[in-house]
Amino acid sequence: MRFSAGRPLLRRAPIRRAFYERPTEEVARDLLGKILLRSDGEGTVAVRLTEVEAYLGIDDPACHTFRGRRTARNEVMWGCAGHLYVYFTYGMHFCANIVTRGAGVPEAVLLRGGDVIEGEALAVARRGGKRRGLLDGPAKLCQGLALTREQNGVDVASRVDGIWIVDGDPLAPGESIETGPRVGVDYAGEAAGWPLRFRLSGRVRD
DNA sequence: GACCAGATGTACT
DNA sequence: GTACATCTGGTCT
Repeated sequence: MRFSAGRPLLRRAPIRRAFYERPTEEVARDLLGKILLRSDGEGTVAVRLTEVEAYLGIDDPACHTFRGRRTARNEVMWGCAGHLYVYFTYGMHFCANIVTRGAGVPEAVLLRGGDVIEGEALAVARRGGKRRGLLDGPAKLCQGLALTREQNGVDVASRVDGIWIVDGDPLAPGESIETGPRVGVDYAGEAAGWPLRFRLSGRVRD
């Protein structure tokens, strides 16, 4: 396994909350290569994050909290950093975000994709046996990690709820961070083109 | 690669 | 009540 060097994943401490309290674009970029762990009765799945998008709160037309919109659904985004914002969309999919900044500043980073580095069999089973493009989309990521409305609001800066993020290993040789426009937000006009999507490119499996 | 249907929660009139 | 969504999977080219 390529990323097994260093301290065993389950022994690594969760990344502290201060990491998430920084500017959202920095958090998004720095989340690439980090490892999201989900541990429950079924087992443990570890995912190395390879694609994320930043959503910049009340001034971002693509963001659920644009113009200060505050509803039961997006309430978690208004809370403190380091919590998971999981929402349901298109009538059949879940997407997961990590809340950034601080209470009252509703910004977040959408988790768009990652590579499974542990617990692949479980992730594949949750994806209905489909191994191809295993977690290469936000809804697939949620499905592989069994993230649903029930995980909305979970604190990823702590292991108590079984979902947390730890440091990954350094970028592999040939890997680089690619920036581009966000996906699926054409309705947001000019903001759809803002370079807020970050992706690890040059991976072996690309 | 492009195109499109699918299913229903959520926001807003 | 109505419009549309931070998408996926299947089909066709």
